[in-house]
Amino acid sequence: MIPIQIDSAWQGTSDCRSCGIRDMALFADLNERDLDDIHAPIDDMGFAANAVLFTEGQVALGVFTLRKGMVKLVRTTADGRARIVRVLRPGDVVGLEALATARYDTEAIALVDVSVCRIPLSVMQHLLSTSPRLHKRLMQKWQQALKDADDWLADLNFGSARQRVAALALKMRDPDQPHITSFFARDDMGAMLDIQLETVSREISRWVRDGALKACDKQGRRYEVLNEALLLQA
Amino acid sequence: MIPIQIDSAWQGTSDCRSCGIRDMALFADLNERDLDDIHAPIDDMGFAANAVLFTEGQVALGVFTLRKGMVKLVRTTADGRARIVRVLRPGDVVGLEALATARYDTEAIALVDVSVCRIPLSVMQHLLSTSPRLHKRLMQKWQQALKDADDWLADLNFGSARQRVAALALKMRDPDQPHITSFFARDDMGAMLDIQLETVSREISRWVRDGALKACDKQGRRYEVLNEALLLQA
DNA sequence: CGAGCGCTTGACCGGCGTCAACACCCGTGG
DNA sequence: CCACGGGTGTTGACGCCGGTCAAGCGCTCG
Repeated sequence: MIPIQIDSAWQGTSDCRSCGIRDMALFADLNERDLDDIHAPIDDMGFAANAVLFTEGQVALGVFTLRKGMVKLVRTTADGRARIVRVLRPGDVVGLEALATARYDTEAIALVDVSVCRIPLSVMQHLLSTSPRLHKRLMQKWQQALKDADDWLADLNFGSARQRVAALALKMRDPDQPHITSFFARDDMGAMLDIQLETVSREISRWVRDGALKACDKQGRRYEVLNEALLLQA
Repeated sequence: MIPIQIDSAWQGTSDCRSCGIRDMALFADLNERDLDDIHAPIDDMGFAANAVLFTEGQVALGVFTLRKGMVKLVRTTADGRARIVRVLRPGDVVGLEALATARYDTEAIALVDVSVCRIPLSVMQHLLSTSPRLHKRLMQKWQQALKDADDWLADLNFGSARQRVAALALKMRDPDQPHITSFFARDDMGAMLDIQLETVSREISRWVRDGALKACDKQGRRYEVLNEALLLQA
């Protein structure tokens, strides 16, 4: 789990007007005049699984809107242990904190192949000075990020290993297909739930045995939720 | 630990110009014209220990700037367990999320006697529409809150019980007197660290035995940090 | 001075970490 | 096409940390 290569690719320049997820993104409420006012290019980028978007403390060039895939935010403690503090999903902003400090507070790593658009800080600053609509939207993004952080702590890092795995299964369900849930490498899941990877594996097996989950693939990444109530009561 | 009475008191109307902690608060960067532009009264309020500032989901009237004391943010999970997601200290904004949604996302309870000033949402909204200085400051508050949330998860909810208690001792040091640290009721500390109150008690005793901490009072609320290095390496 | 609450300490046991072996998938190269 | 090897997931054995239950203590307040 040590990503060496930085595997990213520029894929073109975004036209926000035709963005498929604009209604859930930062620029949802911008009007034509606002969009005309964007001078620096907004790059469309792709990152392969395990690629590093940015590292903790790095000087920020911009913020990212996550279009597709999932990104983990990782903190490394003084004694070298890695902790996953949150997982971002499509519509979330990666590196929001850069707007306040021009530095990233956490490391961001792609969990699967992801596509993002990178919005330069200069564009954000210019738009923020002219568009109250963006202000409102940005405030919602801040609020959502803070709520996600608190939820993550309250839901996923509380109770027995069995409960934590159940909570993760419920949280990682596909918004479009609520019966399908995404899991990750077992050591990543351990870093999310603060339990060991062997325990993760054991508890997943137990939920499968108990008929609450069913594997969709052989790599252990996608599972079907068979009995939601069972996971909920835990 | 079930606070029944709501023990709060209106203590007058604040004059922000003479505020002792204004330089670390939300209104730090406002100028005279901005301050003149505040029409609704900003109330100075006190809450006794264990008083509830607001509950989860409650409709928000305003945000609070914490002037003195400490406030715990509590999430209650579906199965009724209470989890402390963060502790706010002087200079922090309590109920920031209300600016985006006009509702509070978590319950806020005074850990000790606290004094706050309550800023009505209408005042914030009006000032935000006129003062870019407040915008900047607000963004910093959002960023700090998010960083605090991530720190809380990464520092305090990771590793052995012994390490968690050590981390809490270090985090709760008085900014003015770094050798003095504040502890809380043992069940509150358990809800912060996700361990049982008996374990909290045991680990504190162990740190005292090992010469890293020393009790300052007989209630177990204030301790002196004798050996910081010992706590750090844990 | 007594009652009650919260902190501490002890005994016991279960869940989870640790170490290890094994199974399986997949990519590589013969 | 198959043999091989590494990486990852799973499962087992065992010991310890921390949860649970219970008793005792000390502080505070009536």
